[in-house]
Formats: sequence, structure tokens, C-alpha cells
Amino acid sequence: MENDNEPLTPIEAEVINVFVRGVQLVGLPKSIGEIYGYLFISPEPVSMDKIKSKLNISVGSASQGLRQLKSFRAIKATYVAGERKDYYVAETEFRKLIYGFFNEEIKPQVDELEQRLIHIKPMVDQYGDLSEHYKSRLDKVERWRKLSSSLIGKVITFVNI
Amino acid sequence: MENDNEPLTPIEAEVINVFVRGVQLVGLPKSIGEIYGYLFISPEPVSMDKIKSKLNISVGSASQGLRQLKSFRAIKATYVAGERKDYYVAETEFRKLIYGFFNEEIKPQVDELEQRLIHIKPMVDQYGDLSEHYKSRLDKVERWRKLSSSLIGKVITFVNI
DNA sequence: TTATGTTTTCAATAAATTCTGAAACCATTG
DNA sequence: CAATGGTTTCAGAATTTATTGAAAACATAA
Repeated sequence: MENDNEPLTPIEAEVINVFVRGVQLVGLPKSIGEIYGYLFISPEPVSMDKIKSKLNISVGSASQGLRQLKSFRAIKATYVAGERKDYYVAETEFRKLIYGFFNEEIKPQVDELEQRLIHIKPMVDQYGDLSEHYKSRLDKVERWRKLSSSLIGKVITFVNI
Repeated sequence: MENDNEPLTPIEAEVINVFVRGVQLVGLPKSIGEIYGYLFISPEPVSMDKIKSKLNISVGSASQGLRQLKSFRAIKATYVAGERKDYYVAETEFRKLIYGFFNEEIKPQVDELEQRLIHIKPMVDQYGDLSEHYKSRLDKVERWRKLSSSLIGKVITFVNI
């Protein structure tokens, strides 16, 4: 019989649910939380085939989820002797998890904002009476951008478990 | 002629786009960013009717967006003499914005996780050889939860513009 | 009281996102 | 070389989320 659905144990289900809720909080899909959660609670490295079976998701969903988690460095591939399949383990240092997520999802946006502000700022000169107000507001956004950028570094330093 | 669509100026459109991108980064819908962005760049308090006209969104979307922004304390209602309509202004202190968002979206989830971990932890005893591994992992999640909780306070203290 | 202005609500619709699973691709085995 | 195991890709389907706009609700004016 083919290796189809394998049930999760109660504690596996509960821990996976914790991570499903957690990733949804930062705007990531449920399947990302499922995959990470299962790897997190697993005592040994896990193959994609096993992920598919235990979580009852498609191979496509498993593949794309693994790819995205790898891009966050939230999981890593690990070598298992005598196996052709790839095996994965969860990253379990909080600091690294946060760094990966920020680096991949937040930092590019904050950096791009810097460029866009350079482009927007000269526009205030076209607005006569409103120029002072607009300049003030854009200065505020610039300060928030700089603050966000340095905040990321602070957060990562603080999270030093 | 009815008060239908009023065009945005170039700088209004650019600033609104900045906030649309910003809110999408934290998993909120585009219309929230549009409304906040428009209030942010506006030199004076704005009515819902005006928001609807300038942003070309429905009255329902405007109403629900205003309600959600109010719940984050990202905007506040303000009195305009001689007007029956409600008028709104943007909160422009970064610290207050972050506090509102965390308080409304993040803190409740972190608090709930505390309760769920209390429920999950006793389950490890059922798993024989795996108990130590599971206990270790749940302890790690508990430490991450506590760290997240105190991190929120740190972030808000740091953001003291 | 009715009329009018304004906001809220929510079922239906539209749009966006996620997932599926088969085809394509790639690497290893025979 | 072909066969097989394993992963990636992606068009279409399914699901979820956001928006619409009319009805309902509410407050004020007449």
C-alpha cells in the first residue's frame, strides 16, 4: 500500500498548531507553519515525502514551503547516509529565525523605501502653501524608516538566547 | 453632480503607496494603508465621505478601515465645528503606532500561547523515549514566548521619538 | 412625528492567495 | 542507453480575504 496519510500524534498536532498560528501572525500561509512546526517537534531529520504524508499536503505545497523556509534559513537540509531523499531539520535558535525573516521580508522593503523617498522629496516644491507640511511629513517618514532599520539590529542583538 | 471621484495629487499618491506597502508587510489589507496614508499626508482633518471620494473606495470599506485603524489607535476622530460628519486625523508618533499595533495584534496571541503551553506540557509524559526531546522543545517555545513578550516592551521603549 | 444626513452592517461578489497534482526536470541506478 | 527515484514547476482549482453597495441603524434637523 502506498505511503499515504500518516496520523499526527496529539502533541505533534498541538505544537504544529502553535506554529501555524505564529506564522499567520506575520502574514505567512498555514502550510509554512505546518512544515516548520513538524520539523521543530521531530526528534530526527525529516524527508519531504514524510512531510507530505504526515501533514496531508500535496508534494507541490511541500516543495514550495520547504523552499520558502530555506530562504528564511528557518530550516536546513541535512545529510542522511544511504538515502537519496533530501532531509530537513528546523533551525531552533530564535535569533537566527528572526534574523532570517527580517532579512528576507522586512529589510528589502525598508531599503527600497529609502530610494523611493529620495524620489518623492523633491515633489514638495510643487505645492506652494502645502510645501512645509509635506516636507515635515516626509521628514517624519524618513526618521521612521531609519528607526526601523536600526530597530531590526537592536531586536536581533536583544534576542540572544 | 454628486461628490464622486476626486483625483489624488502625485505626492498624495506616492505617500499613500508607501503606507500601502507598509501595511501589507505586516499582513493588513491595502485599504488600511490607503486610508492611513491619506490621513497622514492630509494637512487637515478628513471625513469618511472625502476618504471615499479621494481613494475611490466604497463606503463600507472606508467604514471598516476606519474602525480597524481606530482600534490600533492609528487614527483619531476630531471635532470640526459646524459639521455633522466625523473627521479623522492620523496618529503621527511612531511609538504610539507600534504600541497600538502590537497591543491589538501581537500581544493577545502571545498571551494566549502561554495558556496553550500550560495545556500542552503535561502531554510529554505519554511519549516514553521521546519525553525528554519534547520537553526540551516545549521549554524552548516557552522561552521564545517570554522573550517575545519582553521584546515588545523593549521595542516600544527604543522607539522614543 | 417625519425627513434627512451619516455611519454601520453584512450578504454577495470580486480579487487575491494558497494548494493541488501532473508534467517536466534532474540525478542516480541498472 | 533506459528505468527509476526524487524534486521542481506551474496552470488550474480551491480557498480565503477584501471590497462593494444597499439595507439597516442611528442621530439630528425640521
